[in-house]
Amino acid sequence: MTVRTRFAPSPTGYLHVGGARTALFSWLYARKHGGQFVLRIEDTDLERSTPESVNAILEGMTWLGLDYDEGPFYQTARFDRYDEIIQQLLDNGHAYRCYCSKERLDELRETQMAAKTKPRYDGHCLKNKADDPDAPHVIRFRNPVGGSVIVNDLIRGKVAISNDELDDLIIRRTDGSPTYNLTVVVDDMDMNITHVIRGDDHLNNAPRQINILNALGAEAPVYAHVPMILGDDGSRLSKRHGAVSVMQYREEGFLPEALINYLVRLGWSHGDQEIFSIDEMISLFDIDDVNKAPSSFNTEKLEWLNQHYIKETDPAHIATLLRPHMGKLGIDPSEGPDLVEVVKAQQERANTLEEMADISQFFYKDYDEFDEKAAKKNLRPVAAEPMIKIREALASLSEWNEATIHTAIHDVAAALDVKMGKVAQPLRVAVVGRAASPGIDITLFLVGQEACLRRIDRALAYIEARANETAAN
RNA sequence: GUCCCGUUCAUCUAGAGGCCUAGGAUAUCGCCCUUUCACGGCGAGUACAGGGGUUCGACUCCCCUACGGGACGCCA
Repeated sequence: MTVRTRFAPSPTGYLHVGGARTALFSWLYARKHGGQFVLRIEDTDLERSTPESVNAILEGMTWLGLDYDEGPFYQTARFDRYDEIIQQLLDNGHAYRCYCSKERLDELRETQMAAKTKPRYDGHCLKNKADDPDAPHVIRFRNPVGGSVIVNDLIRGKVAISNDELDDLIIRRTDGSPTYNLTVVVDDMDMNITHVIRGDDHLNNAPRQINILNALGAEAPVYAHVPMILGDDGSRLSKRHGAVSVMQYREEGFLPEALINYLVRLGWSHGDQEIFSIDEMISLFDIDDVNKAPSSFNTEKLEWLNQHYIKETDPAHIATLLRPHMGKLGIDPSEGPDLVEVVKAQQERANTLEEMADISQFFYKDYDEFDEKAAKKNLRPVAAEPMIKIREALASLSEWNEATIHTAIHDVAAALDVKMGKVAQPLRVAVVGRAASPGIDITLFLVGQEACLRRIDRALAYIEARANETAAN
């Protein structure tokens, strides 16, 4: 039997990191076993499902490289099939009509909560038939009484739940639409899903689903409930923890390789290995190695991985990805040095593409103003003389390249009998406006001779103004 | 409240009864490299939730407690 897994999100929002990891695990499992990965959109909640959300989910999966072999299948397109199954359950006594009002159910729930018991439907309509069978009603699955259901979970092991804990759940609403627990069972059955890998929050649903499957005479798939992802403070992951949407990570300048690598290591590990290529994940991943405990999302480790992949990736490719981030800052990289060269210079200095764009702005436009601390420290009157000398040296260069620039700076330092730092650091601040940049030679080279001289003049004016100010006091 | 699940450094994790003086990674701090920032190298501190058993021996097995998470919907 070939392995068939699925990812079945409900389109009520964006693809978030928790869903993405579940999808990744399902995808890896299918790929590892040479099986199929199916995408199914669970859109039976007509109120909350939106086409925008469907697009967001598809976009997120595409970006992460989680390709599916079948689908997307939409549950809203399968209502006839669900009706058929519901009728079948009705016919063989595994389901019944329920005419209880919402008010009655709410009241029942409250009473039971007050009595400190688990809220459950009391089976009222099972015993009392309505006068008019066509009056508005829902359809309930008739859950077995007594005994217990064993969920043989690949991650949790054997989980037993007593049938007395389960009540007769609604499988069709008053408006005729089927509910989740019914559709998921029918779909997994029809789509021949062999392994249901999903979030831990569904563990409680498994026994009810197994009961429905039994009533249908179908075999249950193998279940694997993966633990949830929590925020960095250990509480349920939410927007207040920062980015939760997969696409937001792209906007913030993360590479899909980094996010995938981060996600695969959350709740799963293979010895001490931290870096995994997709092929390695496929060959090494195993459900048996997935942890039972929930894990906290840690952005700092994600950033480390992102930097790792930025360093490892071909600069030309990084440049392509960086371009839109430059654009967001109002910079057109075609009006300046080759972006690929800029990437090479910055590759080891940025955790994200967004950050790389930020620290690369000065290659393309003059800085707005000096970084205060850097200017205060480096653009002092004592820096004036070396700065004037270096300006002369740079201005006289007829060949503008890293080697000639290097020699020029070196010679000035030697002539003044000072360390390189005394010359290079004020020069850096003069040219880039702040204290940090790539190597001084490559920086000057990429900024260009004309812009360098212009900015040095600006720094000299700054130093002079400051000297006058000091003298005046 | 009831039921289900979980608990190793701040965080992700290794650990399948003696290999554990509990290993790796991120983060933090220090040193080295260095014209800055990074990268890289080296090093430091930091954990088996608590209590009972079982055993010659428990991070590993069992029980209880505490804490955390999930479910209890005409949501999925």
